[in-house]
Amino acid sequence: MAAKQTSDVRAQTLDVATELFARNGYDATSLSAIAQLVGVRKPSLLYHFPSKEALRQAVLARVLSHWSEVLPEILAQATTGGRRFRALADAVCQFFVDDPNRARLLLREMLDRPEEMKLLLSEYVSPWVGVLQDYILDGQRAGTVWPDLDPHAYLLHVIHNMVAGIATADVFTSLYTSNTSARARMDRHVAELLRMAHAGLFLPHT
Amino acid sequence: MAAKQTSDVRAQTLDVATELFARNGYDATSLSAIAQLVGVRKPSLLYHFPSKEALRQAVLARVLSHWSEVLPEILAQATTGGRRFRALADAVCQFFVDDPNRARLLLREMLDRPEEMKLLLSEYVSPWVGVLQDYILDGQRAGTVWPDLDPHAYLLHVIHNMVAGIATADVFTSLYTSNTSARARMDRHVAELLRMAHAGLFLPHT
DNA sequence: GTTGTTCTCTACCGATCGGTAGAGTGGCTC
DNA sequence: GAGCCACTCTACCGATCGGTAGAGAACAAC
Repeated sequence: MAAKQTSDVRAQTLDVATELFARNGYDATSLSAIAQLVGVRKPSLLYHFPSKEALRQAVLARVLSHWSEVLPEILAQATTGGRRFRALADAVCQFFVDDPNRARLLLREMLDRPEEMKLLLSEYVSPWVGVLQDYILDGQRAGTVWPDLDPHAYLLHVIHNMVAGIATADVFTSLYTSNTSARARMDRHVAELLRMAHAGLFLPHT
Repeated sequence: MAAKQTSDVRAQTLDVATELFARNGYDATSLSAIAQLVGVRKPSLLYHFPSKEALRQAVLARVLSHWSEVLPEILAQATTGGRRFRALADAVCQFFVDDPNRARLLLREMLDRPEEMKLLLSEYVSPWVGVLQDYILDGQRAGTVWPDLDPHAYLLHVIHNMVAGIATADVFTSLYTSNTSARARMDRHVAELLRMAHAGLFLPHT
């Protein structure tokens, strides 16, 4: 059974662990359960990852690194003004809608290990929150943004709403009576999320 | 050691279990850990609650019943119009700020047991979402509410933002640089949450 | 005193957890 | 061939899990 690339098992383990950690939580997920879905025995997992804790960190690091790969592209291609806001917000939502397990994983980590996540957030989120904050302050001076808005708090809320809102979307969208498909519900959910973020930021055109 | 009322241990167990389930999660909380904080041995807990699962349901039921006690008072004392919205939103936030473990518990249940929470949400949340929905539709007809707003989706988002936003508040507010006390950060956080909810609903006065 | 109820305890159960020891297997290099 | 490396396996470890059995303490009724 030659390895297809560097290590097939290692990659599959990361995939399966991401799925199970996100869906059931870290503590409720056993290494045996992961191994079974990968198709190997438990010690084979522990050959690639020295411990369950190391696997957790690898899973988290992969999500965050993927995130910090995608983000610069989004920022670069976005133009200025209101279009920039919309393109940015759309792309962030898309990142989490593409795989809601990313959002669930991050949300779980915030609940399970808040101190660790404070550090990770200040590393991965704070830098470009600073940039966007200045952009909002410009908008307030120009009169296009609500003057009583708290820029830092607003940005953190919008980020949180995207992560947590998409992580728990299927629970809330199950209360929608009209839409039938899960896809349609999610689209409707995200559309209102984006509308709220927009209306909470910009003053209407007069 | 006579029981002060009906059962001191039972009440303390509910308190401690609520705290630990909210903070560390259900699976990461052992009955021994709960018993130790209560000051008894594990079998004493299992005398009052037939199983750990039964304890979980009792904890959840207490939070939800407290909620459905408080809500009617809030709705009754609220007046009409914009004031009603503000009083209602304030009171809901206050309920979760008073004890953020309530929010964390509910958020964890949404992640851990989504199917169960769909049923509980449709029982405890849907009824009065229906009432508020009509109120929003009136506002749209009167021209005081954004015409492109999705009433049902908006309400679910606002509720979600309050629960999840307060549950994870300490992680996000740690990124605030200016405020020093945890109380001041939380006040600032909730203030912006309420401002966003308001600006996302009402059209500005012209 | 006797009986019964309520509640807590010690001691223990089987199952499962994360993790380790060490043998085995296939392929590569020389 | 011999040796080495990468990887997976079976078998097992101690610890901890949720839960049970059953004895006993405290108290009330009689």
